[in-house]
Amino acid sequence: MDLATYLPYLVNRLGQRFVRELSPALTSQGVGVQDWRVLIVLYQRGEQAVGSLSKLTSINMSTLSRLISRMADRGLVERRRGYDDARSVTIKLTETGTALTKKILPSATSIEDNATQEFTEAELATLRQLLVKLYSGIVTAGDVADERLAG
Amino acid sequence: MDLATYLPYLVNRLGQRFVRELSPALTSQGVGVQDWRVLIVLYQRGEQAVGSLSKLTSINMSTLSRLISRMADRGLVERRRGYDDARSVTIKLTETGTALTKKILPSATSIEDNATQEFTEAELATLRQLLVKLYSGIVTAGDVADERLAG
DNA sequence: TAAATTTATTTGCAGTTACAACTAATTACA
DNA sequence: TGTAATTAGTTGTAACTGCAAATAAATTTA
Repeated sequence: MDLATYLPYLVNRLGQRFVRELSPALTSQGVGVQDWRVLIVLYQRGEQAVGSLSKLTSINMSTLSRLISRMADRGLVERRRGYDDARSVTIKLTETGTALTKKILPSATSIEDNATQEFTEAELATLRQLLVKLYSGIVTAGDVADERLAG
Repeated sequence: MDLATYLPYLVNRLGQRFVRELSPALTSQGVGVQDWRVLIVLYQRGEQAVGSLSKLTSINMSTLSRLISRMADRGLVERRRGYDDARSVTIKLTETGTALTKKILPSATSIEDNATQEFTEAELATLRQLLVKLYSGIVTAGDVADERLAG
């Protein structure tokens, strides 16, 4: 095994780089990386139960639960008990949360744009496709089903 | 911007998946993910100054400093003051640390192998190449120089 | 060459995180 | 129907994390 070709290494160091690149823009808005993950997922996918949000953001449920409390205190999201199944709790962006997400979005976009300046469209498409394929190669049977539902 | 094609999202969720896959093997050896990163980097690249180790592992210096203390207490690594430059501290695997790394290595390898079962050699090579290219696309000028030195 | 600056690492502290245990609601089943 | 098992989320707790300030060594500068 060689670090230089070990995929978990290559992937995780890249992920960290992205995080560090975006951090200043987030910090200036008083937002952490995890908050941002919640914001962008809710913004793109609409309201979600906590469990589904946990899968979509890769944030641990207990961590997420407290994260949501902090975000709700700041008025960025709203908690609502699921009305068809009262065990679940639906999380939804408030207007404030939506506005904040829109404000941060350009920074997030520009990071990807800057990083991929040297990439052709074909390379980008290939990379994305392989990342998705690899991700689903690791997903266990149960998770796959869950994600189809969360769609 | 669409989550399904947003590279930081695709990359980070994949990284998280890898981490979660490996965690059980690490936990069974009383090792955390960050410890593992330190172990594997030292194992593959040999002894490193704390700063260089921080870059290679993507672990924050202050976090790393304490991480090293814990690992040193457990006898996995050794701290030595740099003899050419006494500001730096060189970290080195002990025999115990090397043995532990070797013990975990097969689990780490098998995760990559399992995840890439559906991949052709060409796809793997492409993916690795693009990940490296993207990583260096984000690296700032200073970091590049540092990594050349460390590499 | 002593003081100021820069570089490398460590610690104070306040906040975040994850595991496991807990509460609450739903479903299974006897 | 009432009790056990399952599912969804939250909280207790102990450990980990990162920023900023502190320490320590080397280098620059006056």
